[in-house]
Amino acid sequence: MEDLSDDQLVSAFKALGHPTRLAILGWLKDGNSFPPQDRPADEVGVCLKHIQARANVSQSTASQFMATLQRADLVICTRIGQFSHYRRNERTIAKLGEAIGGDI
Amino acid sequence: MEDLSDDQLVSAFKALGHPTRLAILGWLKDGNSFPPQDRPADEVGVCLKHIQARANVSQSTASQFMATLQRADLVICTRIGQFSHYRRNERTIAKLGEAIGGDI
DNA sequence: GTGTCAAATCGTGATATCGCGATGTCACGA
DNA sequence: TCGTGACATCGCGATATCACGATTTGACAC
Repeated sequence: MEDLSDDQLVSAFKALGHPTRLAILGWLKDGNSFPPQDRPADEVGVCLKHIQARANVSQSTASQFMATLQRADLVICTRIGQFSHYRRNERTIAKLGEAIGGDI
Repeated sequence: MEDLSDDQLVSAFKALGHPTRLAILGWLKDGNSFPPQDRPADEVGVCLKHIQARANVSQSTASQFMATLQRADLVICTRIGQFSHYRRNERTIAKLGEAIGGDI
């Protein structure tokens, strides 16, 4: 399993260095805590509008937040029709945890 | 052992979200890789000027970087006379590693 | 097609970070 | 006491991030 590069580490830390983005990643651990949706959250992820509602930010801000998390490879986006669903990328998150104490 | 608060997590991630600061924390794992000093690095930490030299930044920038890491509780400063020595705070770093995958 | 809703992108002012030189503060030695 | 060296802080312009409303794109229903 490939390790994270320094650039990947920095962008992941930057993404987590914001209280709302950090909270969102925590919320996504339990996708079923969000309102129900056509496709279950633990399969495809949580719909953006539900994330937006809980974070209490505008649509554009919510979209930006998720784009930042996605660029850092911390979440995976699954688009179904008009809906974007986001779920955690446990692979990257685990590698990040290993990096701390290892490389860092 | 007390866990890190959300604010502490955010400020730690912010501090690590910069390539130079991230590199510095890695360098401090081996204090003896720096030039020799009166008091050994693995006891009191590395003198600021050595960090500055390796990071190749101005004195004020180096001081700011270390202040940021210190505010995030990622390093500990030991002042001896005129010299500020910095070493890793393994306690916080370990707690940060545990937080990922746990809270996060 | 037309309208509508979801989401991404654009454009923005406000705010924060970056990195530096200049200045201030403190410890030491002559 | 005066100078010097080490470090922190201040003040600054440059740049990036933040959060939003407005606009655009794309998917769907009719």
